[in-house]
Amino acid sequence: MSIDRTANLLGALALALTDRMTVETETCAMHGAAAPAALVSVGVDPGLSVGALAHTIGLTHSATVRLVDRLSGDGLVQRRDGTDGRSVGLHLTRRGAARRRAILNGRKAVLSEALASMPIGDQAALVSLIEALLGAMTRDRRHADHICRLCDEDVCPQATCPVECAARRIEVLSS
Amino acid sequence: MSIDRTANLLGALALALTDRMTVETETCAMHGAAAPAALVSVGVDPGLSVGALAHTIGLTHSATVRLVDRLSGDGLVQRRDGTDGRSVGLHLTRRGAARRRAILNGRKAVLSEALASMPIGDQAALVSLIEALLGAMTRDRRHADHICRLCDEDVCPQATCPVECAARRIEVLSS
DNA sequence: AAATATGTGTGCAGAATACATATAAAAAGC
DNA sequence: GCTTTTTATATGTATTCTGCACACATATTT
Repeated sequence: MSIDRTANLLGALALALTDRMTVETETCAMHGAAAPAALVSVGVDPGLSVGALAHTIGLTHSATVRLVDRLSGDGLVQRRDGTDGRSVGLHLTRRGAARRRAILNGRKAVLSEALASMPIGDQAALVSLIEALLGAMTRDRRHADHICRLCDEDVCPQATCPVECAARRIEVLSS
Repeated sequence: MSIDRTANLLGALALALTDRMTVETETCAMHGAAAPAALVSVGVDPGLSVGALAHTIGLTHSATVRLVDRLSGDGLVQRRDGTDGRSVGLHLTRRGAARRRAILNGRKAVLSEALASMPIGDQAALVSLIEALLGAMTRDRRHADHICRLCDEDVCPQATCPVECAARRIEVLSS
């Protein structure tokens, strides 16, 4: 019952789940580990700039430019005019949106499979515990966007997202 | 209370935790994402062969050879004679063992920090749920070794490890 | 109008990995 | 006992992805 063992098991679970999500999403999007996150994030927030995308997916600006080049070359993402004369607005093409859905569905399948054997009551208990952990982990808005870079907002609305709520709480406190 | 939202939150938590573990362990070991897992795994099972290591860390054989070259160049790992005339036995040097400890402690710190705000009673409940998930996810022995590639066996003994137990159960069933 | 800051794209280099292949040792077949 | 096949490791080559340093264009500030 030591906290060290709890921590270790939590780490093992996180690693095992992330492994399978990574395989699933990466093979679907091609072009590396950040590509699925880019497609998901642009889908959530169309018109996103390259710089903002770089922050949420956790890459350098230049690396993000190259990634957008590749995704654009595949006909998944389009560069349009942004809010500025200098900034670019990123948008998903029809194919990009379909690819995004495939990524999210693959991720959902992996996670649902892991949960499938768990009784409903336990799942409810698990949700509460996860919400507490996620809320406590969230540092600021940028971090929140980064954590949720692969989230499916259709099934997990912002209004009830523990990460989003924590980010808002922090924003209010620091203003 | 939908299972989809549960799955999504579980995925977000796994990703957020893995992000931080990765930063911690990767900066400590250098030489890429698989390096920390290699140091930890060789430490748990001294004399491990290159091929076996490749499986548990999830790299190609050739990539593992190159990784061992780098770790050996840093004076962290030694190639000695293996059980065979052809196979190599991998061992940690003194510095390698210290590095391994640092990796495990960094990982533990990240995970403990996430858990710190959670009441003890909730932590106990969480452990049970995690154990169930890990047990259900484990496919076979190889998969078990892969899942536990970053685990600290000092704080999470094999006898009670849900992944190890599941692997044993499966081995018995298929024999 | 000039200086600074912000946003994007490019030349170049490096790290890490995979694929195909080579070499050595053990095991199996005849 | 010798050949064939399998197992284990290592290397040559190429690719992919990423970061750093820099260049350019557009806003913003002074």
